[in-house]
Amino acid sequence: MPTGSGSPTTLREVAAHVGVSVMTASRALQDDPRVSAQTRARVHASARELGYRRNELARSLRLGTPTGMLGLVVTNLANPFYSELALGVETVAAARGMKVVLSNTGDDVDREQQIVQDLADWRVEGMIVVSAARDHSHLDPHRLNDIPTVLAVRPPTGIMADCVMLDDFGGASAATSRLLSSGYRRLGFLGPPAVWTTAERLRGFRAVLAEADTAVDEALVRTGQRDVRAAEDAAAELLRLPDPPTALFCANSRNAIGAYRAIRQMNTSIALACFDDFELADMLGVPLTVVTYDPHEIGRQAAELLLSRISGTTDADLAPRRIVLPTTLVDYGRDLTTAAS
Amino acid sequence: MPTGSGSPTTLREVAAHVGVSVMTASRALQDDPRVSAQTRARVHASARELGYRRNELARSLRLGTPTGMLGLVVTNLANPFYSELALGVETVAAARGMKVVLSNTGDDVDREQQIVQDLADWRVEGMIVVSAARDHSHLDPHRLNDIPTVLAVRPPTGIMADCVMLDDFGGASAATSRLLSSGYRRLGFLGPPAVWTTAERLRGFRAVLAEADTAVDEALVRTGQRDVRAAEDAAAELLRLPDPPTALFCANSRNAIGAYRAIRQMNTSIALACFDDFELADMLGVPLTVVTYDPHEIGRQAAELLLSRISGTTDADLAPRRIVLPTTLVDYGRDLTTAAS
DNA sequence: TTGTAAGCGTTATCAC
DNA sequence: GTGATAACGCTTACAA
Repeated sequence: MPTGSGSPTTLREVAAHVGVSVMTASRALQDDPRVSAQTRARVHASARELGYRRNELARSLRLGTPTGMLGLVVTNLANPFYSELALGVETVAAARGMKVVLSNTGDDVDREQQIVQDLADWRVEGMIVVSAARDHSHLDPHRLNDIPTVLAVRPPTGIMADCVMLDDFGGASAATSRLLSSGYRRLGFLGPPAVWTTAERLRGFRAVLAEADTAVDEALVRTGQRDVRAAEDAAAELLRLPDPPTALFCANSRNAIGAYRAIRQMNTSIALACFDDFELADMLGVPLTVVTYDPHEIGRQAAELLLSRISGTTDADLAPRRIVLPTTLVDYGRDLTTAAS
Repeated sequence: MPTGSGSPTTLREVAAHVGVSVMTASRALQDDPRVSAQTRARVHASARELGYRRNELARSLRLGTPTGMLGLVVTNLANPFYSELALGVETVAAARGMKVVLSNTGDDVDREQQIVQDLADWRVEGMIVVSAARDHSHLDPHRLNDIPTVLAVRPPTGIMADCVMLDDFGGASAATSRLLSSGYRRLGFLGPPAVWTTAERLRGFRAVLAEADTAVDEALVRTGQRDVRAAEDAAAELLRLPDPPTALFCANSRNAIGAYRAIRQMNTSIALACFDDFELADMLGVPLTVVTYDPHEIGRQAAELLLSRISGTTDADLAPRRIVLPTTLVDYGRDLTTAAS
């Protein structure tokens, strides 16, 4: 019987229980052919009886084998984007028999720094990080006992590291172009705080307008909305302007949903384009163009890059690789069964 | 300088570099007052220079201290319900300086069994499991070197264990009652495969109808729809019946969204009630009653239960605790700006 | 076929 | 103040 609440059974205890040396017990449990079928059976029996489970930590220490753990650090797991990314990582890891240690930073840079050090100290084999920091030198393997890191979503600054990101600029450009080609000229922009991702999407927005010789009215550019509520308020403000926008580009789904709510609330109708697909986007009853992509794939690719560094398939000095995943433009157009206003 | 790609720097190397014994180096890095300020400084300097990071695995082995890791096993992280639950767990764990090892089973019982054993072998201190299995004896601490487990969402069978769940029966009952009191009599039921959660919700549905002497037409009960697409198809079938339902109770949000799509697609209008709140639920333009709750809280409470078992605050023999979290009924009613059909 | 010694990286203990 | 020794739980190498 297991102790019931004491410390886990050790190999020594199993050996003692059978009346055999620790080494024999060890060999028996590995089904080493050198130990007699008899003792092997008896050891196995005792192990089961005592509820023995080999301590993989001790084993890996002795063998010098790695822990089989990958660190995954994201900013906000409640965001489906990151949970899908996490699932992508977990899927690849599990397929190789590896485990994922998950941490959420809440965009807190200090927490991020502490987390990655902690992960390194516990000897994860590598890390995938969606960093909240502007500078990434704290992720330098040289400071983290040579543990490789892959950055996801936002590219590395101040270090050389592999990364997987989206074509933020291209996606935003395409969506903005679509608005222009649909005849809209007075365009607004809504987005979360302008860290990398939003900054790139805004850059794409501006670039297209600049090329079309269409002025960007800075009064119609609002960033900083982290949730639907804030986005709704910001959108409502824009719509109440004397000269309101005729279309809005929203840098993520929360801002798009907020904008939609404002539109419906004010019983008006303008066109929307946004990054991120979302549930029911095709049934909103307003013209909507969406930039879609596969968040799962970001996680998968990041995990693959990381594993190739870890397993030594990839030369450690190989130049950093950067994977930019494509986006797709989808027009949901105007839903037929609903006619707003 | 760190090796660059070799094995991590060890304490022995730091000691050698300073020309001091390993023990002194160890003490210096712990800021043990017994070592002279001089050597302490030199050790710290060398450690930094060599990129040394203490191996917490080895340390915990020597000290007999636990790993500070919690296992979290869910069925499908892509479901926002589980990712919020995961965030709740992570939040509580992080507050205590603990890490979370995350695994996804995809509802595969064999995988689940393998995962929990693996976690136990790597000495997580405890586990929170959303089990896909009907019997949970593989989660018995006696078989997992005394590692405590808390079940989430679905209650334990075949073992004694703490658990945190939703009031599935109560929530479903309340929603069904609301449909009845709104005058609907011919009610249909849509849901995912009838494992515990759906089974309870269906039970609540039936119970209310039985009490109201309203017959359940079994032809209007469809379970097994895992995604929106399947739900939409099932709903469409019901709506095409000669005597279609006048209202539907959907056991989760995916089935509700599918039902909504079918309704819109067929340009009809019936009432909906469902478990799970979801984005834009208040703007659908059909009468909708929703059973809401806080998935984050499930994770938090489960983590708290687990930690109380781990830290020994709780007697190991204490009877299993069962926390049932309440649900709330929300009426989104009929949206004003849209008039379907 | 089985046992003994040594060591993975770290630290408590006792000696110097 | 500092260092040798042993030990955490396990396994490789060598001896019996």
